[in-house]
Amino acid sequence: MAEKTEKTDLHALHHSMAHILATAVQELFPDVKFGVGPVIENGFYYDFDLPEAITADDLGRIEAKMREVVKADYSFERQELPIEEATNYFEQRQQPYKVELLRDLKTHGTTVAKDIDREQLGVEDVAKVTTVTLYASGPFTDLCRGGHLERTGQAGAFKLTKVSGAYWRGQADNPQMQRVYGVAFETKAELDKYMQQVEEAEKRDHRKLGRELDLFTFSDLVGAGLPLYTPRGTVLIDALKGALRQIGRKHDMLPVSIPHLAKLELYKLSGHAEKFEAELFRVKSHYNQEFILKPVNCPHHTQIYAAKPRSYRDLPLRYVEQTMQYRDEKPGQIGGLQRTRGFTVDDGHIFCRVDQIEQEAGTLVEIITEFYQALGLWDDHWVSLSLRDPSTPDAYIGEASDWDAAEQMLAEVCKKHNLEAKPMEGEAALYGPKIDFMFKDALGRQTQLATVQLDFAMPKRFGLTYQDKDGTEKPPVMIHRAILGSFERFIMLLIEHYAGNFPLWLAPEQVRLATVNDDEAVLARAREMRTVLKDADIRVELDDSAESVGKKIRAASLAKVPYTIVVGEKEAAGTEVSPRIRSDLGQSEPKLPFDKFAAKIKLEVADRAARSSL
RNA sequence: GCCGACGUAGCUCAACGGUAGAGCAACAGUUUUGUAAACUGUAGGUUGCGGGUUCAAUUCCUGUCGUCGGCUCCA
Repeated sequence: MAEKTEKTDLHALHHSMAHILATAVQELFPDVKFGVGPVIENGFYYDFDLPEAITADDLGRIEAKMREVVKADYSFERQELPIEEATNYFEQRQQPYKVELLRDLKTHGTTVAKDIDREQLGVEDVAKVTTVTLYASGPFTDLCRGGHLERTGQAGAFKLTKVSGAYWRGQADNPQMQRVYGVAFETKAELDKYMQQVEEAEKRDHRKLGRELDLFTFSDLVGAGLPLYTPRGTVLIDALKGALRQIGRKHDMLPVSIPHLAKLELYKLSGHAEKFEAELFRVKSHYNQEFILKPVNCPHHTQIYAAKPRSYRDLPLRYVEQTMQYRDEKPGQIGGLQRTRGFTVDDGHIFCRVDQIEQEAGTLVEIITEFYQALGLWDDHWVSLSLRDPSTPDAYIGEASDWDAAEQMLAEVCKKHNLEAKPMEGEAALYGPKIDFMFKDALGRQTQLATVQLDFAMPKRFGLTYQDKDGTEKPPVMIHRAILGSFERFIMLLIEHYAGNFPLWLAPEQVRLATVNDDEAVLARAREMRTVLKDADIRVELDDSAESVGKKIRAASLAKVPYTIVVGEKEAAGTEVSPRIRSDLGQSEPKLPFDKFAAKIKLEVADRAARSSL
C-alpha cells in the first residue's frame, strides 16, 4: 500500500512539473503555443510550438524561471467548465492545439487517442464528454485531468535534460514542435542518484565499449549503418552461432543458404516491394534486370519450399539461416548496432499445418525463454502481442478471417506460457501478428529481439501447398521466427548487460599470459603454456612486451580478460600458477598446477556454452 | 526523412580570422621488472570532404558525408 501511495505522489510531482515547465516557458516566450505535456518514466516533457528553436543553452534559463515559479508557491486551482466554454477560453488565448484537442473531444468523444493525448484530457470518461477540467497555477492555465500537487512550492528536485523536435500528435505530416524533457524526484539526493545512474549507464554504451574492447567499427567509406566486426567481435558472433547450431540440432531445424539478392519480382509477389519501397536497396543489372538486396529472407525460403511437392507428412519444415539483410534505413534512425542498414538475423521459417501451430509456436517460446534466462537477460524484458491496427486494414496482406484466427492462436500461446504479453494494436507485421520479446538498452531504450510471427498470407501469395491426408492441396502456414533477433542488436544487449565483462564462453580473449621479464626460460615457459591452452581450444594471448608487470595486469584488466596469468622465474621453474580472475567472476584462485587450470577452464567454457544453448 | 547539437592525432580533449597543442595509445632506445600506469625520445593532423566570403579560414557562410539526442518509421 505504501508503495502505491509513493508512486501516485511521484506521478503528481511529474505532472505538476510539466505545468511548471509550461509556466516558465510562457513567461519567457509569451507567443508560445502549447501542445501536450505528459508524465513519462522518471519525469515529464512538454511540447511547445515556437517561432525559434529552443537550444540546450535555453534550458538553463528555463530552469531558472521554473525555480521562480516554484518559489512563488502558486496553488493548483481546479475549474470545471462546459467544453464549449473551455474551447472559447483557449481560442481567445490563441492556443490552436488545445482547441484542436477539445474539438476532437467534442466531435468524436475522444482525441484520436494515443496514450499521450489521454494523459492530457480534462475528463475521465471520454465517451460522454460534456465538461472538462482546467488547472491553473499562477499565470498558466492548462486543460488537464488533474492529479497534481497542491502547490508549486511542493516541487522536489528537478532538472531539464534535453530538447528535441517532436511532431504534433506523433504524426510526421503534422507540424514539428519543440519538446523539452525533464526529470524530477522528491529529493535532491534521489535526483543526484539518478544522474549518477545515467552516467554509469553511459559507460556501458555498446558504442563506447565496442571501440574500447575492439569489437566492431564503422567506416565513412563503407557507409553509415554498415558494421564491420573485428576479429574479437567475430568471436562473439561465432560463439553465438555455435549456440544456435546446438539449439537447431536439438529441435530439428534445417540450415539453408541463399544469395543476398533477388529479382524485384520476388518482392512484388511477397508484398514487400509495395509496403517497404523506400527501404529497398536496388541493384541494377547490366542485362535489363533489377535486383533487390534482400531485406528479409522469407521470400527466398518460400522458393526452397516450392522446389518440390510437399506432403502433410513432411511438415513441419524448419528452415534456418544466419545471414545479413539490408534495409535502406532513413539516416536519422541509424545508430550504433541498434539500427543498421546491414544486419544479420538468426532467421527461420517454419512451414507447418494449422494443427501444428500451437506446438511449433509453443516450442519457440520455450527456446527463447530458456535462452535468455541462461544468459541472465530475461529479468528486464516484456512481451508484446503485436496485433494489427483495425483502423488501417490496407496496411496488411491476407484475409481478415486468417488474421482473426492467427491473433487468437498467438494470444493462447502467450497465455499458456505465462508470458504476460501486452496486446499492442498496430504493431503487427505486414503478413501477420507476432509475439515480440522486448528488451531495454543501457540508456533505457526499448528494442525488439526475439520474435514469433504467424503468417497465413505469404504461402498463399506464393501458391505454396502440401498434399493433405485426404489428397487435397492445402496452403501451409508460415511461422517467421528469430531467437536472437539480429546479431547486431543482440550483441548490443550483451555488451551493455555485461558492461563488456563477457561470460567466459563468450569472452573474445579468455586467458592472457603476462611475462615478468624476457629471460629465455620464462619466454619458453610462456609459449609452452600458450600452446597448451590453444590446444584446449581456449582463446589465449601472450603479452611479452617490455613493460612492467603492473602495466600488463592493468592492460589485461582494461581489456576485461577473464583470466590473467603472470609468468616469471617461479612458473618457469615449477608447475604451479596463480591465475588472476576478473573480479565479477569470483575470488582469485589459490595456486594450482597449470595443467589443472587449463583443464578446468576448458570444462568451464564447454559447460557454460552448453547451458546457453538449452 | 524531420527538429536540434556536433565533427581538431588511434582515443580523451585544448586553442584560434594570422596555416594547431596536451595526456594516453603507437614506434625507438634505456630499464628486466612479480599482480592496475618505469624513464627518455620520435613520429603522427590538407582541423571529415567540397565550394564560397576574406589579404588570410581550422575558425565565418554553404553544400555534402558522418556522429549524437529526440521525433517518425521499423518486414
